[in-house]
Amino acid sequence: MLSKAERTSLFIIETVAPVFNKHGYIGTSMAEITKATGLTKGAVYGNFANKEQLALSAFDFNIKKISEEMRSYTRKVKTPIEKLYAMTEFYRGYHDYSNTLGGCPILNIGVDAKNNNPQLLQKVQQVITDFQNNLVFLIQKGIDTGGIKETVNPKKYAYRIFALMEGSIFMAVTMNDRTYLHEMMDFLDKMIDEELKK
Amino acid sequence: MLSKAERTSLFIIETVAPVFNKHGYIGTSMAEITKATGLTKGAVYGNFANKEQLALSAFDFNIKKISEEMRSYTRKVKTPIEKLYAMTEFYRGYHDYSNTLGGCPILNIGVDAKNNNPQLLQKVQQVITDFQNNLVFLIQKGIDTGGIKETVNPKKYAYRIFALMEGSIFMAVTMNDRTYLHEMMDFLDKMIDEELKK
DNA sequence: ACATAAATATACCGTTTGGTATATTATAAT
DNA sequence: ATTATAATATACCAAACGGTATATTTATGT
Repeated sequence: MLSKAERTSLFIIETVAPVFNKHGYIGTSMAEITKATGLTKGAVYGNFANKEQLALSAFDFNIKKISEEMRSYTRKVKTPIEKLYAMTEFYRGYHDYSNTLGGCPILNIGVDAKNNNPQLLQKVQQVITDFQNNLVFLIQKGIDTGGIKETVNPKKYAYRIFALMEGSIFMAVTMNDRTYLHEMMDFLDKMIDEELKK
Repeated sequence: MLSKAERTSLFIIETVAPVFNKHGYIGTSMAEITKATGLTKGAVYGNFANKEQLALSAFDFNIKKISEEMRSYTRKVKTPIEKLYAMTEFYRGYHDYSNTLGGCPILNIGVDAKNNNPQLLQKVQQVITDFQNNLVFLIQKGIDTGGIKETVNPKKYAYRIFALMEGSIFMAVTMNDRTYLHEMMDFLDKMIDEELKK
């Protein structure tokens, strides 16, 4: 069972995670945090050392949540090719999901942190690296098990797929138009079908 | 000839344009602005109504500068297909250019403004719309003049090209690795060659 | 029920925020 | 050179900032 403090910490993180994602590190004030949680500074600072730790935890929380959401798609299927399709399927529905969160954490915090917060930036870079490595691993596995062409360069396609996804999320969110997301996922599916699948 | 005030206004905009691009609207303080320009608040507020007008002008300035830079590439060639290649060539060198500016203004300000500044967001959306319309027009012209396949859907490819560019810029900037930019431009060139060119 | 400790609320700190009123200086016309 | 005006500097404002010390409340073990 969670202690009181642990429950409060979790509650604070859950509550402020979308706030930090929407308004960025500097743009999120402690006043906003206390207002959103209904708690006082005493409670917040009793559970977190400072605003930065809160932002780092909030980012971790958002990433964990999305990862789990995506895994709920990919684990339903077996082969690497199917898992790639499952990912594009996940991103087709991402617009609504992203609306409650205020955009993609990787994109938002990446841009927000780049010239302002080294610690947060490092976290974003690590998440991107991990995600890409997973993609590389998945594609390589597809090659090894015979579902994906041997001529495919896993790293290049991992780069490509990820940049394409982030680009379409940015467009969909900024223009508030999910068409971008859907068309790019169609495009990605076509790419998987024509260039990756054996 | 420019008046004193006009020269000062321009100097302020030039100076703060990269600052706003790097630190965002809320993240850029008036203190930072006076420090960067070496001017006082009196001078700044004598030339701009408030911080918001300054941010809007700074964004306009950055976009204008990039547009001119890109046009210096595209105007060297004649046909739409050549102009598309010229664009990917421009973006190959974008990493260095972007470093002094602190990233792509469309991406940075788009993310920064999305949940925080409606006026700035509108400007970003307008710039994206304009750029996409130009792309649609260019592709359509290519179809009409016979350089591009009739089966190509101009709007879909304009979407695709733009999302791809922004995605790769985000990755290159965030990961501080121009490989993303180069490989994605190679990919775009291949797409132009195989899917657009007649 | 009571004592102890853990968790939260309150009141406050110095600093920084965007913005303004006014004083001073530089420019330009006569 | 003098004057009017435009442009910039200075000094200041109330509000908001992140953070802290301490008081108060709530939970927990006995």
